Amino acid sequence: MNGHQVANIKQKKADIVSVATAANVSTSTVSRYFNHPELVKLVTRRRIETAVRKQGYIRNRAAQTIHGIRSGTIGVIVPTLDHAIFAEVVQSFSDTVAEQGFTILLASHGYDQQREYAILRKMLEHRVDGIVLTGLDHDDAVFRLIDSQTIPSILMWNYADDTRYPSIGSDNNSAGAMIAEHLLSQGHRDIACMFPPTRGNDRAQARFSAVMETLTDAGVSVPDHWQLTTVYSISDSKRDTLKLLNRTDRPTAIICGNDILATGALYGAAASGLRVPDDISITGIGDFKGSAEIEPALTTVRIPAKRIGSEAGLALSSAIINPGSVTTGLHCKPTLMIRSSSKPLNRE
Amino acid sequence: MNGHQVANIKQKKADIVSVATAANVSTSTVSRYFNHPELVKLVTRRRIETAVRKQGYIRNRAAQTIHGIRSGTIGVIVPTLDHAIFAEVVQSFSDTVAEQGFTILLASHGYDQQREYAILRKMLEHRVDGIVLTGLDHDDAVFRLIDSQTIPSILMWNYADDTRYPSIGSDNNSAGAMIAEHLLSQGHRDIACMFPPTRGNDRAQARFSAVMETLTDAGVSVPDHWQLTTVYSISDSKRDTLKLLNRTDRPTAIICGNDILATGALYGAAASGLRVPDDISITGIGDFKGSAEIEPALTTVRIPAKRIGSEAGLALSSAIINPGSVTTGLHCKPTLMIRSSSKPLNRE
DNA sequence: AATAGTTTTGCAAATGTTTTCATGAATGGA
DNA sequence: TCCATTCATGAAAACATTTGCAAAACTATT
Repeated sequence: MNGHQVANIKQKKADIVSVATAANVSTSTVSRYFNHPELVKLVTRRRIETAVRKQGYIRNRAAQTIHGIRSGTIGVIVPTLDHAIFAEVVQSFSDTVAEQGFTILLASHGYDQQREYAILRKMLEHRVDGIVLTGLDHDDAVFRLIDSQTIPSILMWNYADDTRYPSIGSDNNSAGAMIAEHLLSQGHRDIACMFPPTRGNDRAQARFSAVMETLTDAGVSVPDHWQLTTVYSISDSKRDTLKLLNRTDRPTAIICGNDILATGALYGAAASGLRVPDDISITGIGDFKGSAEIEPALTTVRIPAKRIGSEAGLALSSAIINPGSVTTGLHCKPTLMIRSSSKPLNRE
Repeated sequence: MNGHQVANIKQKKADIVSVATAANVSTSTVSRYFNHPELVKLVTRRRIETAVRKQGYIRNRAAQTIHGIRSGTIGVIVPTLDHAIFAEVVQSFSDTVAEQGFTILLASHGYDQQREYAILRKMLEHRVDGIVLTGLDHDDAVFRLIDSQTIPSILMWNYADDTRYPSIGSDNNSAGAMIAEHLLSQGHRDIACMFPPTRGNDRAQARFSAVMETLTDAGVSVPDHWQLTTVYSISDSKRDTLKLLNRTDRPTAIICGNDILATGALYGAAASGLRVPDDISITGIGDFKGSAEIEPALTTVRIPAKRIGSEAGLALSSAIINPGSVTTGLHCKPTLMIRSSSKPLNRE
């Protein structure tokens, strides 16, 4: 009867104690086996290894973490993963830090600053070793909360040199200015702008204001009805473009706040029977996958997402591993990609 | 001098003890304040609240976790985030489980089964409360490792009813069969196929074999030089399509393994001067963002990524919260989206 | 005012590890 | 063979919490 009972007993979860018992050593030795194997005699190592394998023991990082040992996690907070470009930057960040043994704790706030704060708190409860925020603008409470901790933190995606934490990314002002200058240099004066809502989106905000400023400085003004606010979506942008192009007064160029909008604009132009770039020039910002292959290939400003992600990963993981070191920001410069969707204006 | 020293002392990190001291209660009471506030008297609650705020105390989930309390994390392993479609499914999964208080621990293995195993181990070290794998096929060691734990696990993205863990997703066999049948029903017999490498990718594998089987059953055979293996990339697919279409023998339709390949194929056709669908029909699988808006709008099979992500999130979080319950798989059916990139063959 | 019941709190043990220090076991040199 | 090293291991304290149990502090009832 007792035997029966024993057989029924749920094999208790393996822990360091059960492994130690099985291997006939103390828990200290098992701990050392994992953390400083060179301090453990070979034959003992073998015994422990066997016990570990037999029991299927998996170390408990939570128990390590309460000793002040790093959790091995990095909190990454993005607005959304639904935009391919953020997914790309997260991917390369994740790959980079994974090489250093970190795993990422990922969450998105959907452009809601309240949620960002709540997510950050939760990540701190998990004792992440570092924090990555997307963009430069955040609720002051977010900054204060991070300040109150001792973990390194960086701002990824945008760059500016006067930021609260080191920023690694591209300067969206230059990106906006570049594309505006490009069209101006091609002789365009009748220019429409299509940008996503700028609220809670400092990237879009910076791009938009840089474009407008560049145009204004050149004496070009954009009438209100040529300033479109369109959510990040090919279909919305296609629709709005169609509406814009069906008016009697047509711009000779459309500056789009990102490549998704530009893609929709390209489709809209095609649908309304206009030829790009002969009848109208269209530009994007971002240089997303596919922008070089679309017909016509899109003129845009390349924001090097992969590079940003890996630089940020490198910077943050070394800040974690080497707490004394100073982490500095890094400007991953945007570059103008002139392709076939824009061309000099033919004055007749 | 003493005052000076005190001012210099690094304010020690707040923990439950320091909060308890400041609030003049025991640590038990502080713990209860967080976990069972209704058991704590109102005025005591107030005192604790003040102390917590003043010290900026943040609970340590690691310390909770070693008491067998859930970690509040779910491990999500995907092949890559670089494909918009995985990013989308992760996004909606994450949103769904976030509502239940879970945060996701995310990692990608880049279609490498060894890496998947290593990632899984790491996630178990973090004591995730549940595991999500992408696709049906995994190394047996992966399954055995999960089996040895007591946490729930699901397979996301694909569906089949004979899987080792509940699967939530679409049946890629039907998806492949659907699109092949569609083209057959339109009279196409000269059909080329362009698929990504199927190694380590059960989705692509299932789609491809279903397509081939459907065609063969209908008496249509695809010559070798019309079977293209092309990596997931618009530019590669555009290039390969161009090459294919420059031959003297041209198919009347191309079945692409996913919408990215199909997009590239569309561009390739445009670049080679062919009109879609008049000269050639092109189809995708996936119905990615933008596939409905591209010119011509892509005929494809819709795999409901958002729905898959949220159903999986729902299923897994309830399996975690309610450990007794049985989790069943769910087939999120693919649907044929007939748009403008395919049309019945004109026999002349 | 005494009693019984209820609510609130604290003590102490427990969780799964790491780490410091101390001890015992080998090893090498004389 | 003995002593001084060096190497390998263990005991126990520490980490930041939770929780079962018991004591204390209230309330309500008589």
